[in-house]
Amino acid sequence: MANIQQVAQKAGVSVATVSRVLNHAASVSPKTRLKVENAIKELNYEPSMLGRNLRNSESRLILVLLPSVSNPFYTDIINGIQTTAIANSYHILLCETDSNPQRENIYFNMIKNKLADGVISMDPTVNMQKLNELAESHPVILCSEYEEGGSIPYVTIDSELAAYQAVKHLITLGNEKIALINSDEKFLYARQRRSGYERALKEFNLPTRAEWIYHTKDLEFQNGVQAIRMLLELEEKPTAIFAVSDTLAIGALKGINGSGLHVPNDLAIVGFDNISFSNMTNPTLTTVSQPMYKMGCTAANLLMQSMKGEQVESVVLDHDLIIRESTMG
Amino acid sequence: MANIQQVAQKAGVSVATVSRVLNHAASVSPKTRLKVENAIKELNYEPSMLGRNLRNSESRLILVLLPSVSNPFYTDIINGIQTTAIANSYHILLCETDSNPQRENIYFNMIKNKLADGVISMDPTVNMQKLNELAESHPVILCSEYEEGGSIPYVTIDSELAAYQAVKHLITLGNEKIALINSDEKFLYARQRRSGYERALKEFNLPTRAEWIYHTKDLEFQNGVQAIRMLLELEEKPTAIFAVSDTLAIGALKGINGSGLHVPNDLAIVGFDNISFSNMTNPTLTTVSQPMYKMGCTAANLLMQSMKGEQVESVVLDHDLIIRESTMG
DNA sequence: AATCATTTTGTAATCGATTACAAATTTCTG
DNA sequence: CAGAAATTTGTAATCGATTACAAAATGATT
Repeated sequence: MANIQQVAQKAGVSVATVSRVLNHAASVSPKTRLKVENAIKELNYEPSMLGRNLRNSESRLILVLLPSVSNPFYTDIINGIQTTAIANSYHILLCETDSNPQRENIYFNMIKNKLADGVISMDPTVNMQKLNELAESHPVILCSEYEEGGSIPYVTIDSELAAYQAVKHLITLGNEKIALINSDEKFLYARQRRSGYERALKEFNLPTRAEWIYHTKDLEFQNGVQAIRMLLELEEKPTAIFAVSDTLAIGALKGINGSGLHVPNDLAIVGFDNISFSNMTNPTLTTVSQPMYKMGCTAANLLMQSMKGEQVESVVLDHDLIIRESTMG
Repeated sequence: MANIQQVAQKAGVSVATVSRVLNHAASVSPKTRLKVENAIKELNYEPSMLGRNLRNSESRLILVLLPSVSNPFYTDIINGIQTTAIANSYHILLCETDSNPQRENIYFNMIKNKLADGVISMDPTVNMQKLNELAESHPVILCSEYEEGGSIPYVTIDSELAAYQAVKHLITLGNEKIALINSDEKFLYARQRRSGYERALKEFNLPTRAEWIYHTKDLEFQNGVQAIRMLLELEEKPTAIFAVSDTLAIGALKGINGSGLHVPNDLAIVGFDNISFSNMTNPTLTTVSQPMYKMGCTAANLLMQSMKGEQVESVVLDHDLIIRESTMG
């Protein structure tokens, strides 16, 4: 592969002139520009990013931290980030942390090593202390999960409100005994969704029972199956379920189908996230839709701003309640 | 962020010595090594990958081409690639082509630009001509989809055999009217799976009917729903379905459930790929499991070899038929 | 034609590492 | 302890681009 020197030689100009042509600088006469362009074509030259990156001390790579690519929750966010990044001639590096601090370190080092210019973190288990440290000297944006009162800009939705509306939807369908399948409340969104759940119940003077709130360890399908098993063994069984994630809801659905009960006649279910599979289950799942794609675009745009050195403000986006078969009795 | 010069100065040695310490070269006395290590710690120094990469003319980045990250089919392969890459101190760049030639070009250019050292392509719609051109001067490995008789090394399974076994399974359950939901036969795997399907039918002297072979445009859930709708309108309805992908099978399942028929009593279904969701459906789905994770590892290992300049041989891995509720009448 | 302003081009330093080769230091040997 | 051998360290070139500044070429004005 030819380098800039060889192009310059072939075109009979200096490397500076070639570089000017490459970067569309104004001050090149049409005549020499043509000579250079011909030389580039003849030699089949492609500028090396390695040289360029070193000189510009940027890699035009951004890191996207997430616990696992297998989680369908992230796919559309990633698409949004990706599209925005490419439009700004950046590339994204998907970084699976597996909630493993060692992996996380590898990625943080890539930033310090100048192998990447900025980070978008979607990992709720990320080491916030380290991330904050990193954010002091490098552009960092949080997406979806964030730190209340923290200094890192974020993009998210109003989880409390979304949960409130989801539960209210169940209430207006006539349900009075509504259970919550929540994840670990060490996560901010879990606390917010619980709070929305309780606000709706209080507003309608419905009972809140501790045994109707089930906390799962993870957000996996199996955790949902487990949760519904416990809830169905209660003396006072709920007639509706609000699960804080679709995978949990789909697990619950599977559990209910297995126990001979019918959704939504015996039990209504609302999930959260509107993952693509929520539309493929039987019955299809009512769920809260986050504007995933837009979240991704927004996060990427904030990061671009931050990398330009501009000040950025956090963004809260709108959500939607998608009503499907699992609540249409 | 400090650079190697500053470290050298602080330690009172030359940059060459610092570099030697960084790269664990043998010929550094313990005394100076200590001095350098202290200086590194004091200055909180991290070597810049940009400088290192330029000098070594490598980026230690590998490209993974795939049509879409949203497809659960790829997640475990990606995991395998990722793990192997990290173990060899490479990073992977997930490249969504969206089957869009322009996007593809961007990624091919990254290789030419030295922004990445090699490619693993899992994109069945990839421009094979361009990929072959690229492969002449850069390391390329195909994963899952491949070119018969081509010169690019690949990792895959024996699709024909897997299809044969899946259909044989349906036959031994007593089914005589077996439909195939295939994707576009421009794809090699589609032709191979059809061939396996036909081999099984022939072996048991069962009828093959053109109307029992349905070709979908894409591998999406909706295509499966559409397919089963057509098949159920036939005069001579099949009693079993073999779908060449789980998403199609799950679409078919949803369609059957919706029509009031029962799986597996009225219709048995076998899918292909064992995506995680195939275990969450109701009923759970019998499917052919490809060793996804291992495929990823193998592909990455082949690429590592190829990047070292070694000759590499293609690999065919074993598959499994996972029997679940959708064929357990 | 001489002078000055403007545009175009070239020279050389620079980004931050690695490494061949030379130089300096230490260790070994008789 | 002199000199050879082995080890450690330093000097300077190098990877491939960008860009400040200087120099050259062109054009405008009188």
